[in-house]
Amino acid sequence: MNVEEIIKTSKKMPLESRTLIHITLIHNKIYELAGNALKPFEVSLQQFNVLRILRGQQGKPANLSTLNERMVTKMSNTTRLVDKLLAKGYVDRSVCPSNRRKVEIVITEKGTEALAQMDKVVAETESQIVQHFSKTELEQLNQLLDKF
Amino acid sequence: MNVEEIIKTSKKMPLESRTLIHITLIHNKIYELAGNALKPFEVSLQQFNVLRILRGQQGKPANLSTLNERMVTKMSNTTRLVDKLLAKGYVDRSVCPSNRRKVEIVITEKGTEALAQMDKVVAETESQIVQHFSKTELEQLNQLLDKF
DNA sequence: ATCTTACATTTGTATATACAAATATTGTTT
DNA sequence: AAACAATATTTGTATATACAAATGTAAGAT
Repeated sequence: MNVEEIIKTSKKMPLESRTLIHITLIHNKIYELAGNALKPFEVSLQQFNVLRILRGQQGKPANLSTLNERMVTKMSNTTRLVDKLLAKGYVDRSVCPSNRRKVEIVITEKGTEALAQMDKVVAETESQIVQHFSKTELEQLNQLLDKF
Repeated sequence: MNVEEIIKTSKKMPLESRTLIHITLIHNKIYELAGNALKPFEVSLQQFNVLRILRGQQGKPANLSTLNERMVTKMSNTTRLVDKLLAKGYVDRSVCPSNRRKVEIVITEKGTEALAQMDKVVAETESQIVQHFSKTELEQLNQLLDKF
């Protein structure tokens, strides 16, 4: 990925700015490719993320604040995101009996099956995105990213 | 930045996934901090970006497709983005005389002055974001990011 | 000159997101 | 127990973004 070519600039930019623009461009690429991969399932990357969190619960229900806490990109409206998953039959939602303020969200059988399919296409996309990296380079990269 | 802590997971994830989640988290951080820095000027990061492109034109007007081509995050609606800048008096827009399909957008005096102020706060934010990196590390990081 | 195609931008509309206020429930204080 | 504060979620509303269709203009073909 050639930053200067993508944003069509010939100017030499400060290393700090270049780094941050670089990150943004890569993020856009991830978002676009993963989004396309998920399109057949009619879920957004965020919704996919929530489904994975729910699976990680291993049957134990999650409430909205737990979901929000674990989401990669926190959004202000987890209620409506869950609404979408509910409409597709990928999750169930019920009021928590021990604390009626809370809701309990679990992934359904249908959701689990769909998620298994999604995992495949997303994993393929991920491999494709990092295809030019060796394992060592990926480790190096992760160490550097940890500094942010 | 500790990925696992942020998304509250104890599971060991594949290095590819971790890398991409990492990039997303950093992007969110950049977006949030830069957005906050720009809030007093009432412009979004995208609008700031367009102003910088216009300044880079050095008086030469830019049309919408040029702007879109050079934007870090391409968006489907550059017209309405320019509308916002126009409303703030940061840019002027006119029909291109030689080709009436095109529009000519230039940054105004007011826009130039505001942009100079924005540059300051954004540069500060950028430095803050990369504060834990040495110059060598930033160079290393950029080389690795180029592989995407 | 008219027709067709391509180009550049704008507009309409549906969906997504952000932020604040409202609602419902629980726990705590007096 | 009544009043108040804290918690968890939902709803309202404004703004942002994505995508497709519409508009206006220019260039080339018949």
